[in-house]
Amino acid sequence: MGWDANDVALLKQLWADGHSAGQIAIRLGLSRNAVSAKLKRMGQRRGHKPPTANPRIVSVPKRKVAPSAACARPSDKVVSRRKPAATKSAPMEPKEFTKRQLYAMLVDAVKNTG
DNA sequence: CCCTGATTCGC
DNA sequence: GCGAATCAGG
Repeated sequence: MGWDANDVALLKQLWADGHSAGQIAIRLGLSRNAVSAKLKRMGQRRGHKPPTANPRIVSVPKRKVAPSAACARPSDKVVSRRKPAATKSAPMEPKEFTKRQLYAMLVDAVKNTG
């Protein structure tokens, strides 16, 4: 999984555009974890939780703790959450086309790459 | 229950 | 550096 220029561009664009890590992740075909991790590596983040909220668990480097069976969390890698509603031939631009411009260069980058 | 993002760990 | 696992909150 190599993060290409368009990948990063799309990621940054969508992220800055206000999209969520999950949406971008699904759009790129990754998990939101990868997106969030990548964003963190970039230095980009949308402060949702302060880094000094809590010191996590101590005295145990193993993140795979063994909680109660009732609190077990199976891996759910389902990638089919929000489905984009199919729009008609009618244009939908209630706002300016600033988004369009950004998206245009994005799709252009994708086209060039693809 | 679903979702969100942030951080840590193994490769 | 990447991705997954995990935690923490709304």
